[in-house]
Parts: sequence; C-alpha cells; structure tokens
Amino acid sequence: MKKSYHHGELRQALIDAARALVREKGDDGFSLSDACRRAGVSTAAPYRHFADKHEILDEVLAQGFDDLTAGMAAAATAEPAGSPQRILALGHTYLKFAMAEPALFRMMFGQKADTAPDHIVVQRGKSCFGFVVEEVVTFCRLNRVQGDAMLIALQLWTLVHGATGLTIDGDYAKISDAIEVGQILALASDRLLFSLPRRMDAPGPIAGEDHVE
Amino acid sequence: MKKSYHHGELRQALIDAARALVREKGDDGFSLSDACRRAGVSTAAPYRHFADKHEILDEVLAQGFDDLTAGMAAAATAEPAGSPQRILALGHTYLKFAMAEPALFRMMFGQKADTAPDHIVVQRGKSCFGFVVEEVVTFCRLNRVQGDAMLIALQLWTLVHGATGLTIDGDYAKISDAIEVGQILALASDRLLFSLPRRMDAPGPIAGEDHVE
DNA sequence: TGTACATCAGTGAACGCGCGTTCACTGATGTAC
DNA sequence: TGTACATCAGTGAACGCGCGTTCACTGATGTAC
Repeated sequence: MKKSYHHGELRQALIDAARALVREKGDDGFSLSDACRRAGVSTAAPYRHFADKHEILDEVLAQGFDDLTAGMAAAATAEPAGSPQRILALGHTYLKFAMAEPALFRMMFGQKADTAPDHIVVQRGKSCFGFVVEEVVTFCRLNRVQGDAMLIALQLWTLVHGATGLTIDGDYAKISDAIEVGQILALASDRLLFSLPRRMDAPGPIAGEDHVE
Repeated sequence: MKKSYHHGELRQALIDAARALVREKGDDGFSLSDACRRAGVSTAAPYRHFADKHEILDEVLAQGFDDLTAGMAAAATAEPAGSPQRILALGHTYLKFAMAEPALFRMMFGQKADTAPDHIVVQRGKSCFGFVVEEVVTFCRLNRVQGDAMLIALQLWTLVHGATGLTIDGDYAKISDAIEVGQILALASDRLLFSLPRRMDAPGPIAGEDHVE
C-alpha cells in the first residue's frame, strides 16, 4: 500500500477512527486531533469532509444504530416468527451490543444526541425501534394477545435498557458481584410477556411458556 | 455579609457550586475553575480542602445519593408499610430526582464512578439500594410473597432505571412525543409486582390490586 | 496523444481558549505565656 | 489583658497541555481541446 497524497477513503476512515477511539477511550475519549493521528492526516483534513467535530460523531452514532438494527434482525431470523424466544433474542442482542461498545451505546442513547426529528441520528434510532415494534406486532398477532403492541414494546425496551445501563455502568457489580443480569432479564421479561391479556379464541398458552420461577 | 479573607465554608461552598454547575451545564459542564469563580475564590484555593478535582465530584455524587435515599424515605412514609403503593412511590421518587437533576443522576450511575468497594460513592449507592431492598422485604413479608426480595428489588430497579434513563435522555421523545413514562411504569411494575408467586396461606389478593390494563 | 488548466483533497503552522495544578506568598486566626 | 508566634486558609501569577478551527498553501487528479 503506497503512501499517496490523496487518502481516497478519508471520510469513512475518520468515522472508523472516531468509533475506535470511543470504544477504547470512553464517551469523551474522542478528539478530532486524535482521530486525524489515527487516520494519518493533518488536523485540517477532516474539514474537507465534515463541517465540524459533531458531524463526524453523528455519523458514528448513526452507523451504530444501523449495526444494532442489523444485529437484531440477524438474531431474530434464528428464532421462529412470533415466538417469545424471538422477542427475547432482540433484548439479548441489545445487551451484547452495549457490552461490546459501551461508550458508543451510551452516546447513542445519551442526552447529547440532537433531538430534532429530522436529525440523522434520531431517524436511525427511530427505525431501530420500529423494527422492534414490528416484531412485537407479529408476536401479538400470532399469540392472539390483546393490547397495544407499541405499549408492550415500550415496556420491554424500558426493561432491557435498564438492565443494559446498569450492566455497562457497573452498577449491578457495585451492589454485589453475584448479580446476574441474564437472570433478572429472564425473570422480568417473562412476567411482562406471559401475563398479557389474551383474546377469547386464543388457542392455548403462549408457546415456550416454561417459566424460570 | 462582609467579604473577609477567609471564606469559612469553602469546602461545602465548592461542593454546592460543583453541583450547581453539573445541574446547569450538564455532565461535563463542571470545571474546577468555574466552581472557584462561583465560590469567589482563586483557582488554587480548593487544594486546601481537596486533593484534586475528582475528590470534589465524588463528594457531590455521594451527597446526591444521600438526597435520593432521603427522598425515597420521605415518600415511603406517606404510604402504608408493605403496600404496593409504597413500592411504586420509591420508583416515582427515583424518576423525579433524575428529572430534577439529570446530569447528576447520570454521573451517579455512570461508568465514571469508581468501582472500588470501599469508595465513598459506591458505599452511599449501596446503602441507597439497601433501603429499597428493605422496603421490598417488608412488602414480601406482609403480602406473603414467596421468593427472593433482592431479586424482586433488582427487577424493579432495572425497570425504573430504564424508564428514567430513556426519559431524561429524551429517547422516548425521539420516538414519539405521545409517550407517557408514567403509563409505561405503571403497567410494567404492575406486571412485576402482581404476578409474584404467593405462599399457600396468603390471606387474599395483594392490597390495591386495581390493575391499569 | 499531448498539453493547459480547473478542481479539490490534502499540508503544516498558527491562533486563542480554558483547563488542572503548582508555586512562593500573604493575611487572618487562635493560642501560649 | 497584651503580645509573640505558629498555623493555615487564602492569593495571584504562571506552567504546560491538548483541544477545535482557520489560513494560505501545494500536490494530485481529471477533463477539454
């Protein structure tokens, strides 16, 4: 690979460098200068591709949401459509994603993100949640569950998001190192999923109802 | 109030200034210089009372946990001992506390906190959670609920923490401005609290079981 | 095919900024006699 | 009660640091003729 004056792929290289820095140095570990050092360019080079530092970060967060959505989609296909296992797999993927790149996760869902509805990061976040809602809709339909799928999805998201935050921030560990997030998630999501009101013509118990209790 | 050479209450004044800065400027909005400006002293003055910047922040976080615990204790006394309303009131207090000082809350539970078990912030956080567990123990005893109170407390904490994070970070709002965290919390904690296994000699339904559904 | 030139992705030096911390100091306070 | 002196909480100037951004520039690329 010869060293040429023009980089060629600088835009994506900077995004990748930024993401790597966030992964390695934490939420605030990303500096533009550092990313330039990684990409092997001067500190003025990014301004050919981005308006400012924030624009790079936004791209990192947006790609983070894309990865998360893709990961959940992949995990979903491994379980039968409409099964509770499929819903639980989404939560698991969410948790694993955050554990792999905790700082990225924190920034994706942190208060620093712009909240303008047409902002790129907000859009990707929405379509990520949209995917979850779709899955819950299917779950409700196939299991004859009554009630607003959106509201059920929000409860599950809330639970999984809480478990994820407390895990990656080390809060469970501060209380006791014997706490297992998997057990908490399994118990609580069981209670959320299997205590749902059903329609009269429901054909039987929700599949896979082998409670942990 | 005359201006004297000696401040007299500088230690607490700096802690208060730091907390105010975190409240007003967000997670990273606190700088030592800024706190000194607020307290009306030179930037070298803090070093009479603290080893470094982190020591001030730790004190802020510790006092934050004290306030949170005190707030929950106060809210608890307004409800009958062992009632589900009393448990729900704890969650409500947690959420309100975070909404009043979101950046402080984020730092209290954020990854930056030291995790050494004898660290002042960890200690206060533990005794805060300890208070919650005590309340859940009472709830379980009075309602003849079978099962590990600690595990139930962890599920509730997880749920409430998730709802709190998604609220103060504006994530619910990014999905839709029609989302009401109160409804999510009410529905989900109902499902967690009222689907618990009971002992044989349980005298009847758990008091206040007027589900929202 | 060769050349002139426009385009544009890079350079590298410089800027002003606010930061955390250190230093020798100074002024107020409290105590021993 | 008055004085000498130790203690210690403050001052203010300075430090080195890394940051984001701007500037005039230069070298490579692609295209029109």
